[in-house]
Amino acid sequence: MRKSGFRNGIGGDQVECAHGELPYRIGDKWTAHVLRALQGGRRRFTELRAGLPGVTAKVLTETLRAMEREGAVSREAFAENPPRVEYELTARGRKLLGLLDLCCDWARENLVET
Amino acid sequence: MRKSGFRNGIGGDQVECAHGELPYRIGDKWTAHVLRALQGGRRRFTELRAGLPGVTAKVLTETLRAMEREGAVSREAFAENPPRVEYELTARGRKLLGLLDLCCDWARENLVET
DNA sequence: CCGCATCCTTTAGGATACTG
DNA sequence: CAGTATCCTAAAGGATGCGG
Repeated sequence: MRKSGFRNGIGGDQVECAHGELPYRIGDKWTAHVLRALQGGRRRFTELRAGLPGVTAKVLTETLRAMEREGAVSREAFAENPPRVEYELTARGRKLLGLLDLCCDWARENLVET
Repeated sequence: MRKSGFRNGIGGDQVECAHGELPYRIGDKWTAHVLRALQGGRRRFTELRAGLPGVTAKVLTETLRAMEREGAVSREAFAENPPRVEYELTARGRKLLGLLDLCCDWARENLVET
Protein backbone atom coordinates (compact mmCIF):
# COMPACT_ATOMS: atom_id res chain seq x y z
CA MET A 1 0.00 0.00 0.00
CA ARG A 2 1.40 3.35 -0.99
CA LYS A 3 1.69 6.30 1.27
CA SER A 4 0.83 9.89 0.61
CA GLY A 5 3.35 12.60 1.19
CA PHE A 6 1.73 13.57 4.47
CA ARG A 7 1.85 11.90 7.80
CA ASN A 8 -1.53 13.10 8.76
CA GLY A 9 -3.93 15.63 7.46
CA ILE A 10 -4.88 15.23 3.85
CA GLY A 11 -5.21 11.60 3.34
CA GLY A 12 -3.33 9.32 5.68
CA ASP A 13 -2.07 6.76 3.25
CA GLN A 14 -3.13 5.11 0.05
CA VAL A 15 -3.97 8.33 -1.75
CA GLU A 16 -2.73 8.28 -5.32
CA CYS A 17 -0.19 11.07 -5.10
CA ALA A 18 2.09 8.79 -3.14
CA HIS A 19 5.85 8.89 -3.22
CA GLY A 20 7.55 6.34 -1.08
CA GLU A 21 8.09 7.35 2.49
CA LEU A 22 8.16 11.08 2.90
CA PRO A 23 6.13 11.80 5.97
CA TYR A 24 5.40 15.48 6.32
CA ARG A 25 3.33 16.54 9.20
CA ILE A 26 1.24 19.54 8.31
CA GLY A 27 -2.31 18.75 9.34
CA ASP A 28 -1.74 18.78 13.07
CA LYS A 29 -2.59 21.71 15.25
CA TRP A 30 0.62 23.69 15.32
CA THR A 31 2.95 22.81 12.43
CA ALA A 32 1.41 25.30 10.04
CA HIS A 33 1.67 28.02 12.65
CA VAL A 34 5.32 27.21 13.27
CA LEU A 35 6.03 27.34 9.56
CA ARG A 36 4.49 30.80 9.47
CA ALA A 37 6.38 31.90 12.54
CA LEU A 38 9.66 30.80 11.00
CA GLN A 39 8.88 32.43 7.69
CA GLY A 40 10.66 35.58 8.81
CA GLY A 41 13.84 33.70 9.59
CA ARG A 42 15.64 32.16 12.53
CA ARG A 43 13.77 32.24 15.84
CA ARG A 44 14.52 31.02 19.32
CA PHE A 45 12.23 28.85 21.38
CA THR A 46 10.85 31.63 23.52
CA GLU A 47 10.11 33.82 20.52
CA LEU A 48 8.19 31.03 18.87
CA ARG A 49 6.25 30.38 22.02
CA ALA A 50 5.37 34.03 22.45
CA GLY A 51 4.19 34.22 18.87
CA LEU A 52 1.92 31.20 19.19
CA PRO A 53 -0.61 32.05 21.88
CA GLY A 54 -2.09 28.95 23.45
CA VAL A 55 0.70 26.53 22.77
CA THR A 56 2.37 24.87 25.74
CA ALA A 57 6.08 24.21 25.98
CA LYS A 58 5.46 20.50 25.81
CA VAL A 59 3.44 20.60 22.62
CA LEU A 60 5.67 23.14 20.95
CA THR A 61 8.67 20.98 21.74
CA GLU A 62 6.94 17.94 20.34
CA THR A 63 6.00 19.80 17.20
CA LEU A 64 9.49 21.15 16.66
CA ARG A 65 11.06 17.76 17.32
CA ALA A 66 8.78 16.17 14.76
CA MET A 67 9.52 18.86 12.21
CA GLU A 68 13.20 18.40 12.86
CA ARG A 69 12.96 14.64 12.34
CA GLU A 70 11.19 15.28 9.09
CA GLY A 71 13.79 17.74 7.96
CA ALA A 72 11.57 20.80 7.93
CA VAL A 73 13.47 22.77 10.55
CA SER A 74 17.03 22.83 11.82
CA ARG A 75 17.78 23.23 15.50
CA GLU A 76 20.87 24.85 16.97
CA ALA A 77 21.54 24.80 20.70
CA PHE A 78 24.09 27.10 22.28
CA ALA A 79 25.94 25.94 25.36
CA GLU A 80 25.38 29.14 27.25
CA ASN A 81 23.77 30.04 30.51
CA PRO A 82 20.93 30.68 30.32
CA PRO A 83 20.61 28.28 27.40
CA ARG A 84 19.56 29.43 23.97
CA VAL A 85 18.12 27.37 21.14
CA GLU A 86 17.35 28.63 17.68
CA TYR A 87 15.21 27.14 14.98
CA GLU A 88 15.21 27.82 11.28
CA LEU A 89 13.39 26.51 8.25
CA THR A 90 15.34 24.16 6.04
CA ALA A 91 14.89 24.04 2.29
CA ARG A 92 12.27 21.38 2.85
CA GLY A 93 10.54 23.50 5.43
CA ARG A 94 10.37 26.36 2.97
CA LYS A 95 8.87 23.98 0.46
CA LEU A 96 6.24 22.95 2.96
CA LEU A 97 5.49 26.58 3.53
CA GLY A 98 5.07 26.87 -0.21
CA LEU A 99 2.38 24.22 -0.08
CA LEU A 100 0.66 26.01 2.74
CA ASP A 101 0.67 29.15 0.64
CA LEU A 102 -0.84 27.22 -2.25
CA CYS A 103 -3.64 26.04 0.01
CA CYS A 104 -4.25 29.55 1.25
CA ASP A 105 -4.36 30.88 -2.29
CA TRP A 106 -6.84 28.21 -3.17
CA ALA A 107 -8.99 29.07 -0.19
CA ARG A 108 -8.91 32.73 -1.06
CA GLU A 109 -10.12 31.97 -4.56
CA ASN A 110 -12.63 29.27 -3.85
CA LEU A 111 -14.05 29.47 -0.38
CA VAL A 112 -15.24 33.04 -0.31
CA GLU A 113 -18.69 32.31 -1.59
CA THR A 114 -20.77 30.81 1.14
CA MET B 1 -9.51 35.12 16.17
CA ARG B 2 -9.88 34.28 12.51
CA LYS B 3 -10.47 30.84 11.19
CA SER B 4 -8.83 29.07 8.32
CA GLY B 5 -10.91 27.52 5.60
CA PHE B 6 -10.44 24.07 7.06
CA ARG B 7 -12.08 22.45 9.99
CA ASN B 8 -9.07 20.42 10.80
CA GLY B 9 -5.92 19.52 9.02
CA ILE B 10 -3.78 22.40 7.88
CA GLY B 11 -3.81 24.74 10.73
CA GLY B 12 -6.88 24.61 12.89
CA ASP B 13 -7.62 28.27 13.28
CA GLN B 14 -5.74 31.52 13.36
CA VAL B 15 -3.82 30.88 10.17
CA GLU B 16 -3.69 33.91 7.94
CA CYS B 17 -5.62 32.58 4.98
CA ALA B 18 -8.86 32.97 6.87
CA HIS B 19 -12.21 33.63 5.31
CA GLY B 20 -15.11 33.78 7.71
CA GLU B 21 -16.67 30.48 8.57
CA LEU B 22 -16.25 27.93 5.83
CA PRO B 23 -15.47 24.69 7.54
CA TYR B 24 -14.16 22.12 5.12
CA ARG B 25 -13.08 18.85 6.47
CA ILE B 26 -10.20 17.45 4.51
CA GLY B 27 -7.47 16.56 6.96
CA ASP B 28 -9.29 13.70 8.65
CA LYS B 29 -8.57 10.12 7.84
CA TRP B 30 -11.07 9.38 5.07
CA THR B 31 -12.40 12.53 3.42
CA ALA B 32 -9.62 12.76 0.87
CA HIS B 33 -10.13 9.10 -0.04
CA VAL B 34 -13.84 9.64 -0.48
CA LEU B 35 -13.19 12.62 -2.72
CA ARG B 36 -10.96 10.42 -4.88
CA ALA B 37 -13.48 7.63 -4.92
CA LEU B 38 -16.19 9.99 -6.09
CA GLN B 39 -13.96 11.56 -8.70
CA GLY B 40 -15.24 9.10 -11.28
CA GLY B 41 -18.84 10.07 -10.63
CA ARG B 42 -21.82 8.87 -8.65
CA ARG B 43 -21.21 5.88 -6.39
CA ARG B 44 -23.33 3.95 -3.98
CA PHE B 45 -22.45 3.25 -0.38
CA THR B 46 -21.28 -0.30 -0.96
CA GLU B 47 -19.07 0.69 -3.85
CA LEU B 48 -17.42 3.36 -1.76
CA ARG B 49 -16.89 0.94 1.04
CA ALA B 50 -15.37 -1.66 -1.23
CA GLY B 51 -13.04 0.91 -2.72
CA LEU B 52 -11.79 2.06 0.67
CA PRO B 53 -10.22 -0.94 2.32
CA GLY B 54 -10.09 -0.58 6.07
CA VAL B 55 -12.97 1.79 6.56
CA THR B 56 -15.88 0.65 8.68
CA ALA B 57 -19.50 1.37 7.86
CA LYS B 58 -19.77 3.58 10.90
CA VAL B 59 -16.83 5.76 10.04
CA LEU B 60 -17.68 5.93 6.35
CA THR B 61 -21.19 7.01 7.27
CA GLU B 62 -19.87 9.67 9.61
CA THR B 63 -17.50 10.94 6.96
CA LEU B 64 -20.19 11.10 4.30
CA ARG B 65 -22.62 12.80 6.65
CA ALA B 66 -20.05 15.43 7.51
CA MET B 67 -19.24 15.98 3.86
CA GLU B 68 -22.92 16.28 3.13
CA ARG B 69 -23.40 18.86 5.88
CA GLU B 70 -20.52 20.84 4.46
CA GLY B 71 -21.94 20.67 0.98
CA ALA B 72 -19.20 18.57 -0.57
CA VAL B 73 -21.36 15.61 -1.51
CA SER B 74 -25.02 15.06 -2.30
CA ARG B 75 -26.86 12.02 -1.06
CA GLU B 76 -29.76 10.33 -2.75
CA ALA B 77 -31.63 7.48 -1.10
CA PHE B 78 -33.94 5.22 -3.08
CA ALA B 79 -36.93 3.70 -1.33
CA GLU B 80 -36.30 0.25 -2.66
CA ASN B 81 -35.76 -3.09 -1.10
CA PRO B 82 -32.94 -3.71 -0.60
CA PRO B 83 -32.22 -0.03 -0.13
CA ARG B 84 -29.85 1.88 -2.32
CA VAL B 85 -28.06 5.11 -1.58
CA GLU B 86 -25.93 7.04 -4.00
CA TYR B 87 -23.42 9.76 -3.38
CA GLU B 88 -22.02 12.34 -5.74
CA LEU B 89 -19.65 15.27 -5.55
CA THR B 90 -21.22 18.69 -5.57
CA ALA B 91 -19.53 21.70 -7.14
CA ARG B 92 -17.96 22.42 -3.78
CA GLY B 93 -16.80 18.85 -3.51
CA ARG B 94 -15.11 19.15 -6.88
CA LYS B 95 -13.41 22.31 -5.71
CA LEU B 96 -12.11 20.48 -2.67
CA LEU B 97 -10.84 17.78 -4.95
CA GLY B 98 -9.12 20.53 -6.89
CA LEU B 99 -7.26 21.51 -3.76
CA LEU B 100 -6.30 17.94 -3.12
CA ASP B 101 -4.95 17.76 -6.66
CA LEU B 102 -2.93 20.91 -6.04
CA CYS B 103 -1.40 19.30 -2.99
CA CYS B 104 -0.63 16.14 -4.90
CA ASP B 105 0.96 18.11 -7.72
CA TRP B 106 3.01 19.91 -5.18
CA ALA B 107 4.09 16.67 -3.58
CA ARG B 108 5.02 15.21 -6.92
CA GLU B 109 7.25 18.16 -7.68
CA ASN B 110 8.78 18.71 -4.29
CA LEU B 111 8.85 15.61 -2.18
CA VAL B 112 10.50 13.16 -4.51
CA GLU B 113 14.04 13.90 -3.45
CA THR B 114 14.66 12.34 -0.10
C1' DC C 1 -28.20 -2.91 1.80
C1' DC C 2 -27.55 0.86 4.56
C1' DG C 3 -26.39 2.58 8.67
C1' DC C 4 -27.42 3.43 13.62
C1' DA C 5 -26.25 2.15 18.71
C1' DT C 6 -23.04 0.75 21.83
C1' DC C 7 -18.77 -0.05 23.58
C1' DC C 8 -13.91 0.27 23.50
C1' DT C 9 -8.98 1.73 22.36
C1' DT C 10 -5.85 5.01 20.78
C1' DT C 11 -4.07 9.43 20.21
C1' DA C 12 -3.59 14.46 20.30
C1' DG C 13 -3.19 17.80 23.06
C1' DG C 14 -3.59 20.50 27.49
C1' DA C 15 -2.31 21.38 32.80
C1' DT C 16 0.99 21.35 36.03
C1' DA C 17 5.25 20.64 38.30
C1' DC C 18 10.01 20.19 38.11
C1' DT C 19 15.22 20.53 36.30
C1' DG C 20 20.02 21.47 34.10
C1' DC D 1 15.75 29.48 29.16
C1' DA D 2 14.43 25.45 27.25
C1' DG D 3 13.00 21.93 28.00
C1' DT D 4 11.27 16.88 30.53
C1' DA D 5 8.01 14.16 33.37
C1' DT D 6 3.30 13.08 34.79
C1' DC D 7 -1.19 13.12 34.65
C1' DC D 8 -5.52 14.00 32.49
C1' DT D 9 -9.42 14.87 29.08
C1' DA D 10 -11.65 14.93 24.72
C1' DA D 11 -12.16 13.24 20.42
C1' DA D 12 -11.26 10.21 16.50
C1' DG D 13 -11.75 6.04 15.04
C1' DG D 14 -12.36 0.78 15.28
C1' DA D 15 -15.33 -3.63 16.65
C1' DT D 16 -19.48 -5.61 17.06
C1' DG D 17 -24.38 -6.22 17.01
C1' DC D 18 -29.01 -4.93 15.70
C1' DG D 19 -32.85 -3.04 12.68
C1' DG D 20 -35.75 -1.14 8.74
